[in-house]
Amino acid sequence: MPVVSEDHRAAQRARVLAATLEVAGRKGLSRLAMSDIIATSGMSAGAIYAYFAGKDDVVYALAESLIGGRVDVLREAATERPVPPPEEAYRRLFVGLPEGFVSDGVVLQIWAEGTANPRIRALARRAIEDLYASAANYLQAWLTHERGHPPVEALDDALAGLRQHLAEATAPALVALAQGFMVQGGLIENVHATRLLPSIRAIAEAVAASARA
Amino acid sequence: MPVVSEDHRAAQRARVLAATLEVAGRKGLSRLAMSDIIATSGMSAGAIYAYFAGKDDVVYALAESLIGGRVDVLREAATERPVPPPEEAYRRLFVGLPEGFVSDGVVLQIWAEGTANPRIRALARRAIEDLYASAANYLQAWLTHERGHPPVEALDDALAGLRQHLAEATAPALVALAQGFMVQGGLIENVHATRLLPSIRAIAEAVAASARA
DNA sequence: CTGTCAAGAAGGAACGTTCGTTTTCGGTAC
DNA sequence: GTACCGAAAACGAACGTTCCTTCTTGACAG
Repeated sequence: MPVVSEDHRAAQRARVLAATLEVAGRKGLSRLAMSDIIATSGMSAGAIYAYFAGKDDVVYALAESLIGGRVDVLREAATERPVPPPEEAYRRLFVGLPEGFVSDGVVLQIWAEGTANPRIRALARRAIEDLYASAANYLQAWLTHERGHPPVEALDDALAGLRQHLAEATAPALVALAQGFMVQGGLIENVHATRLLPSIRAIAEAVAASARA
Repeated sequence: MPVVSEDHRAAQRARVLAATLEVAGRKGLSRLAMSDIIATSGMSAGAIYAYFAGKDDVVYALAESLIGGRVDVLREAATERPVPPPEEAYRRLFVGLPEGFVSDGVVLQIWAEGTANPRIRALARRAIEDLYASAANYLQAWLTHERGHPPVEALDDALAGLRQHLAEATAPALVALAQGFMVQGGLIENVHATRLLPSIRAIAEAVAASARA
């Protein structure tokens, strides 16, 4: 039967989403019109409605494709030995990102959409909480393997618990730095994530110091 | 002639803006309709168009009233002796804010609008750069008066220059933390700025340490 | 009576979506 | 090889709704 059809469907959906991203970056999500997507994708209205239930569905799919997905970067960093330093882990969050990901501000616009759109809000919520967890996970690994003063680990459960607690308490700040960078990057030209790296390191070192105390 | 008229005009504009804020928090800026503003404000279409050029003008005025304005908090903190510690200064940024300012995410939505709307973008840009400057100004004051190891100041211009350079380099991170907090607060319930305070302190202390070195 | 302001119906453009029609293309009969 | 068929896909004009804005009408103060 339709052997190509499944690939075809995915390809067509991707085509629509690429066009939507392009328009959203140029005109903004609030002024995004179906006619823009139709014109930019080169597809017809009918064709698009064959692959998406409607405009909301397109926007939701775009949000899904853009939000999250960077969690694995931190998870992977946590498993490396030696554990890469915080500024390196943070740097990796932003390398390999598509052109215009930050500066077009589409993710920023999706966050904003999430404040009033329950479906997208749930999506963003989950993404942020995943980021919390993976940032805490990374930070705990770094504390344990690179800043663990008692070199014997895994014996002292209380110490591990303390590290976990500290890491979890600090994760929102690390995530906030990344989000704030995206806010600034979406509104000001020539904002570079590297300006934030010393602060990332500072936060991590302070946590390490209080873990030792 | 118009003795009341000037006050009246300001009051009517404020009434429209209050209604706009209320609707934007509930439905989102992208779904904000003129009919909502009309219904919520209790004014008629004709009345509103007497005080605003159009919907864009209303949104711009709302953005103007919400964005910025917190800069003086940091400027004032920089003039106090002793200079309040960073976490205190940061805390002040968020106390006294109107109910729902963060959790409704209206400011987040305005930032998003700014990515594609040149007028609002310029507004947001200016606000962020003001925040940079006032954060750097505060941080420099704190470094000088609370963390200045050579107690004689004002003599060593090179040291003052170094402090200024460090403060300016760090300001975007401090601002990013505040912005990231607003992103999280707009999307997740029960996010408190207090969770970020230790990180604020950590960043400031690290800067102080490198100023000493 | 005159000037100011508000009301709210109506205009008119823009938008999302639907649906009847056309095109494309792989398989099948001749 | 050619002609035909049927299903899947795409097209794009048209529809009904929503929305911003304008304009006529009426009320009230000076």
